Amino acid sequence: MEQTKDIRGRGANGSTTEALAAALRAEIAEGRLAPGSALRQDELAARFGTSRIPIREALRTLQAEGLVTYSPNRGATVAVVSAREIQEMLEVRIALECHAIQMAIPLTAGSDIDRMRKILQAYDVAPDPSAWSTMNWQFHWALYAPSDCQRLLEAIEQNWKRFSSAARVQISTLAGRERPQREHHELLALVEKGDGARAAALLADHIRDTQRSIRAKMR
Amino acid sequence: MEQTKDIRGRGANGSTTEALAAALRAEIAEGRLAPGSALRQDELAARFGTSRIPIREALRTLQAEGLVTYSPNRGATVAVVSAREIQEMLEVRIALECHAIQMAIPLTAGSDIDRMRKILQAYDVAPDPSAWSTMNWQFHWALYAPSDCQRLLEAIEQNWKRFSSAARVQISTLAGRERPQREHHELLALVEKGDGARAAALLADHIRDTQRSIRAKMR
DNA sequence: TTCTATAACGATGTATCCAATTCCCACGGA
DNA sequence: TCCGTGGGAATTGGATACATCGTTATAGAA
Repeated sequence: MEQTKDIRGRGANGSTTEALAAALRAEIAEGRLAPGSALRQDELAARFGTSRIPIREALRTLQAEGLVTYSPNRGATVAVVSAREIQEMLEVRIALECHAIQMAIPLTAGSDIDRMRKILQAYDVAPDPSAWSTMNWQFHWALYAPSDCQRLLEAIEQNWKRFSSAARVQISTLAGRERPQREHHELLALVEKGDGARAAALLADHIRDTQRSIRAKMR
Repeated sequence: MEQTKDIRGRGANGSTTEALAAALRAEIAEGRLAPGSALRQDELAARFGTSRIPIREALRTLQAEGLVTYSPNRGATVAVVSAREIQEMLEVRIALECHAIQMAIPLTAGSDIDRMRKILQAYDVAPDPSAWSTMNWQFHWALYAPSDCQRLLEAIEQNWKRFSSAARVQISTLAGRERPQREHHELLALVEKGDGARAAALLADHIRDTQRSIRAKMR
């Protein structure tokens, strides 16, 4: 394994530990580090040009975030997420995001609506499931961001990050573009009308669609 | 600062890092480490009789859990939680726990109900706000545990742990025993009836009571 | 008094060790 | 052939010593 690059390249980085955590997070999200693969301290240290200490701190951070699993005396591996756990994470999404959208709606300004509309337009011309997946997250985030409830937004983001980007793309592929996009437009209409209750109900349905697609595919 | 004890005392401990994280978590929760106080690596290492390596890993773990704040080149301090943030955490509680109780109710068995009833009886004879606070958590946990949705339960637990036990006791003192306990009995009745929607609504109200008490006290 | 140079402190990271555990494989016996 | 078993290599987990660099506090100069 070659040394990819010095992790401390950029100027006023944070600590090496945090840069490493970010780099590993990205590699895991993008699937360059496959679920279940071992994360060897020496190898990572050599690859990033650091000692093992910041590596170990970064791995502990990722462990607390649920991206990495530790086994005693065997070290860290990229977390394996079962289909069951994905269903459960979608359940957490329903809980958090339906609440967030209801908090957000009374605080949503015209400029927020504009941003959402632009994202949906970009969605329409996005070429492939990977791009859909990105747009999807941007749109959902735009829905919740006005809620002005930082802790809730953090929880949503953290839960979101526990999906690997591979899983997200797979889900986007599974769901296609038409139906999610139609529901997105309906959501936007309800947001404009200020109908939080209906928006939450539709959003729950929207996420349950995903749950159903996954359950269906499991056979 | 004296060396409290060797952290590795117990037999088949996990790693030192995990034992340290647990010890620090407890000290922070119980307020023995005050919010805002500095967590010096050398001091902790001396106190627990370890080197700084596992200390640093434990601190990173706690950072990811939100119990500890890092500032660049200044190290870790016990996280300071503002009243505003407590309100937000209660908002997260509403989101997660109202969903959990609705998932749990169809799966709640007679034995689960028995357990809840016993906790409420213990609640009735609990002497002081600190004990109420413990009973309160036990009861709420018993409500959600049947949901059989591990990720959701983890999220609830993690959010719960971010309240310091001092804050919890203060909240219990503020709220008294009568009203929460009355609502607990009502909740239990709704659970027995299997009325998830009403239970969720009541639970939301129950938590909003807490939000109101805090807001009232802030003046 | 106010500003500045400097010393002390502590965080951050490196390099080296060492013990304990796990994994792997070759060997020998049934 | 198949199954234990006993090394030995590979790795983790942890300790120690050391270098560097911000930050902060202190003391001295203007």
